[in-house]
This record gives sequence, C-alpha cells and structure tokens, in this order.
Amino acid sequence: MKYSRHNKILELIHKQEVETQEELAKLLIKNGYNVTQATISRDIKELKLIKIQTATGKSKYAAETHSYQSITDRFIKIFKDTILSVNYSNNIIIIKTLTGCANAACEAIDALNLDNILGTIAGDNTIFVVVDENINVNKLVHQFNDLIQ
Amino acid sequence: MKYSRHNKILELIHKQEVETQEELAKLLIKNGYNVTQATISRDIKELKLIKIQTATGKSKYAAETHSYQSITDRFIKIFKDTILSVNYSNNIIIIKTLTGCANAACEAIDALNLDNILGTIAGDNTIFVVVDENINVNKLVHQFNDLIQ
DNA sequence: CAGACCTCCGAATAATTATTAATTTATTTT
DNA sequence: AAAATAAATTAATAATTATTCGGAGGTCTG
Repeated sequence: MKYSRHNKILELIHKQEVETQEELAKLLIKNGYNVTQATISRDIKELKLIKIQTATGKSKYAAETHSYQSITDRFIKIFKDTILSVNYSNNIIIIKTLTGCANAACEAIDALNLDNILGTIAGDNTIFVVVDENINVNKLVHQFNDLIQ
Repeated sequence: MKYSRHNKILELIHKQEVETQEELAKLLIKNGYNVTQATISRDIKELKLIKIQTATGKSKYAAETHSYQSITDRFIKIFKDTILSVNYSNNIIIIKTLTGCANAACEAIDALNLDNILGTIAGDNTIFVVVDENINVNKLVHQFNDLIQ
C-alpha cells in the first residue's frame, strides 16, 4: 500500500541520510517494500520531498517544512483512502485505518490543525485522538466524516 | 565574477519559476553572464539552492530558508573576495566592493546579524551601513576588518 | 458478467544534474 | 615580470531522476 510506504520513506529519510532514490529503493526493499526507483520518484513528488545539501557537501532527501496550503488536499486524500472507521467514547476518538497507514493519517490530522484536539497517537492501524472536552467530540467526529464524505 | 552571477541567480529564481539548470543558463546568458550548465550546477550547490515542487506539480529552484550555521562561512568568504575598502564618516560606513557584488556582500552583512546596525543599502559596487551611534562605528569597522583579515 | 474507468506500478528510456579531466584565467610568490 | 599556485570554467560524460508506455488489478454501473 502506497501510504504505508510513504510513511516508511519519511521515517527512513528522517533517521539517516539518503542520497539517492536508488539508495532509498534498497532501504525500502530491505524493509519489505518491493519498489523500483521509478515509483520512488513518484513518491517523492507526492510527498514534496526536497534534496538539500548537508554540511559535508553531500546531499540528502528531506521533508519540506510544510507549506500548509495545497498540502491539505493531499491529507484529505490520505484520509479518504486510508480511514476505515471513526468511533468515540468520552473524549477519545478511535480511528481505524489500513494497516501501516495510521501514522500517515495521524500526521494529516495534526497538520489540519483542528480545534479542540489535545493530542494524537498512532499505532499501526489505529489512531487515538484526545479531545479537550466531551462536548466537542461530536463536532470533531463530524469534521472527520465530512472530510471522508 | 562568480558572486555577481550568484546574486543574479538569486534574483532570477526569486522573480520567476526556473525549472532546470539549462533554463537558468539561458536566462543568465541573456543577462550577460556567459555560463554553462556545469557551472550553474556548482553555483547551485554553493548557494545551497533546492528544487521544490510548485502548486502546479512542476518544480523550481528556490533559496533554502537560511540555516544560519555553516552559511556564515560562505558569507565570510564573500567578504574576503569582494570587499575592496571600508571607510566611514559619522555614523555611516561606506564599503566598496567589486562591481556587481555589493548586493551579495550586503546580504552577507545582513545575515551576520551584527549589533548596532540600523540599516544597509547596496548599489552596484557600494554599500552604505548606517550605524546607531557614532561611537559604535569604530567597533563595526573593526569587525568588518577582522572578517576580511 | 462485460465494459468503462480508475490507480498503481515496472521496464525502458528521456531528461536533467553532477563530476571528471583539461584548459583558461586570476592571484601570489620569488 | 616570470614562475608557481590556485580558482574558475568548459566539454564531455557519468550518474541520477522523471516520464512514457503498457499492463495488472480494483471498482462501479448497466
């Protein structure tokens, strides 16, 4: 699944310097994602990753510091594509996603900067969203459902 | 001269979307700078420019939002290479530079974030630095001279 | 189910960028 | 001012990245 792979890409470039797409391909294959450079080129475009210069004159891929505008579309798309269900109890919303996609969807939630959210946490296929007051839970669940349509 | 060209590159990518180095080469040639793609590749590395995705899915070169660390070295080098003389009168420091390099050197001054500077302005080969108090001029002139060695 | 229409992806290849090796230009040293 | 050294540049090419084309699989609709 694409979003799970995207998530892994972000994880990989965060914890080590990845200089080329071939290198990233090898890393992903090691992690069980079978991809070619061509696909990674597309992933990088979707993720809007950039190649920056490191201190040592080498270059590496990095996540652009969010230009929170058009990126919202991507997040909404991630939502639609990965979220399976939204439930809640008291002030916690429990969101089920496709396996390996919780993180991507959770970052999307964070980036959307919705009101009344105290915090979020993502596992592999589940997100917990903690809301400030019980009374606001419904509003948020509605917002989520609106996003998913 | 390299720094004058660098400055023009920054100007060009600021005012229009430049997608490739070849394109940039053509623009520079139009502006009287005779260069090849190879040189531009090196310029881009020195300037730490990055290629980012535009809203329309294309890509363009952009100046990275300053990571004011190792970049200082670059500025100091610009100083050494482009500044011809430093003089002053009252609270104004007059810096002469190589033709076309005043802007680059001036940005360097700005980026160095020195104390007591009220403002700077650059022409083609001259920079005026306005200092807050007459008494601080000497200190700054010394700082400049130290940078140049 | 068949057909229309998606999305995702790989192989091959086109396009772009970085580097090498050689040359020219500029700077410093003697 | 000549020689020596360093810096900047180019042409050619290697390396890297993006795209095209085609196929596989999924979903929706009649």
